[in-house]
Amino acid sequence: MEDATGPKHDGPESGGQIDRRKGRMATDVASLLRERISTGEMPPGERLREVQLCEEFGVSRTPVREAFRTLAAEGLVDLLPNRSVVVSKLQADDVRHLIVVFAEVEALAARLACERITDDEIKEIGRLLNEMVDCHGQRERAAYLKLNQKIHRRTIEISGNPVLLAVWQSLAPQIERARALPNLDSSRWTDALFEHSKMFTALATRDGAQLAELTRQHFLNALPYINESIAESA
Amino acid sequence: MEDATGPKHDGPESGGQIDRRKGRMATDVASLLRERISTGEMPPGERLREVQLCEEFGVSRTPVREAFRTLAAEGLVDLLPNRSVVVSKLQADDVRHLIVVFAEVEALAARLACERITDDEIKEIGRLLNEMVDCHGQRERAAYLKLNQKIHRRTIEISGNPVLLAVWQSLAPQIERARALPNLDSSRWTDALFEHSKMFTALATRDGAQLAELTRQHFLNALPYINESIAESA
DNA sequence: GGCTTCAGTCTTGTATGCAAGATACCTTAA
DNA sequence: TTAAGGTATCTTGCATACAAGACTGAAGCC
Repeated sequence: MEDATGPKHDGPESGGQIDRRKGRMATDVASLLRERISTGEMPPGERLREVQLCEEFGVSRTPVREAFRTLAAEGLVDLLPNRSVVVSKLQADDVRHLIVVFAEVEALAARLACERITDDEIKEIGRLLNEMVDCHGQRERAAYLKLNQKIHRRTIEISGNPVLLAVWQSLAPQIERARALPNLDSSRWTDALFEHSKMFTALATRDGAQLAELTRQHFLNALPYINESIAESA
Repeated sequence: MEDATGPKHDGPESGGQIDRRKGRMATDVASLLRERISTGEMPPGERLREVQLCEEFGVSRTPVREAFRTLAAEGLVDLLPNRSVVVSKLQADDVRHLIVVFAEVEALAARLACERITDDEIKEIGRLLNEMVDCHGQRERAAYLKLNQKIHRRTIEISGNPVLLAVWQSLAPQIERARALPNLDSSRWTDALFEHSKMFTALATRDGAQLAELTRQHFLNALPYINESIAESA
């Protein structure tokens, strides 16, 4: 569209951070698309046309198509046979269902992490939490969210269960998508931070049952905000 | 290898139930491979060579490669860049981790299902359970396992949470793979059946908390048998 | 004997051709 | 004006050609 004289591929275009080494292109394309979908840059319902993405990334259709399969298995896009691939819809119900499951996944991770966490790791999480508090003070929401995700990811990693990590990784992008909805997170920002504080106390004292319950509630508390948020985005 | 004069494709070979309509081949190939991996017909570590599968299924490499991506996202195979795709290993630790997560997923489903199950659905599950008891009496293990999975699947469906269903579907093939290990299930057969009886009682009385706990234990009880079973298969 | 090197072969990764299904648009008739 | 139908165009799905990385094995060297 931007250039009708389509050069097939002449190197990475502006913004196309594709590693053109053999064997990584499909994976890289999947990562880039995953990122765009997670952040909401590609909103639910958007059609993904193969050739358009090919030209943008400077690759052929094959790696793009393979990336689609990966994303489809992750639930980020729907493959409509013989029709376009579209970013999967994020209905209010879906998000609610997602959060219920995610809360349980995180609760399990929290419980397991309490059994295994080292003193050093407790310090590490503590540092991250402090940074997060600072971000809140300076209203740096993007940085806050990055730290927030990092804390949760580290907790899963510390739990030492690779299956749990895999499940978490498959759901996390969807949660990020939901977070990109207006006001879902921001109206809960301060409360969420206090909850994190309490959670850290439970973690530092290795109180698994308590941490699991706090974690579960941390996510379930977001539920009431969902309807409002989805409605606004529509 | 078996036939150097490679005919590209001349219709579905013996056992190749590929629907050759446009738009379904990759999906069908994925289903067939998933089945083979789940049943243990393709054991962990087996290398999947593209051309070999192409010839067997009578399709080109493209749909096979796309199926690989799907299976990789499901964790059934590992994509080794520039090397073969291999059926992912099923280590003792992996199975243990898998069961811990699966138990929680099923427990959540059980709790949610209790809130929503109708009287008719209770009758339906009851019928399935009775059939299962009959299978046990006649030592028909394969039929028993099919019914067993059906009961669990119906429970997830009744829970009414599509995200939970998606997670369950991504883990279930791995559980089936573990079940294919020698003696993992058979030595627990009778006990497992009694546990199912108790679980049904909780379900029929819609006692969510009780059913969740029974379900969790039902899976965790298998843990002690894992080591032994994995050792035997190695 | 064991290790390294290098050529040949094998297997995978990417690009592209071609056909089938889907979409859009234009014509035509009521 | 609207609805129906048909055609042109677009987009996807599959097959296949070609290239790059990985493997194999034999020869040469220590």
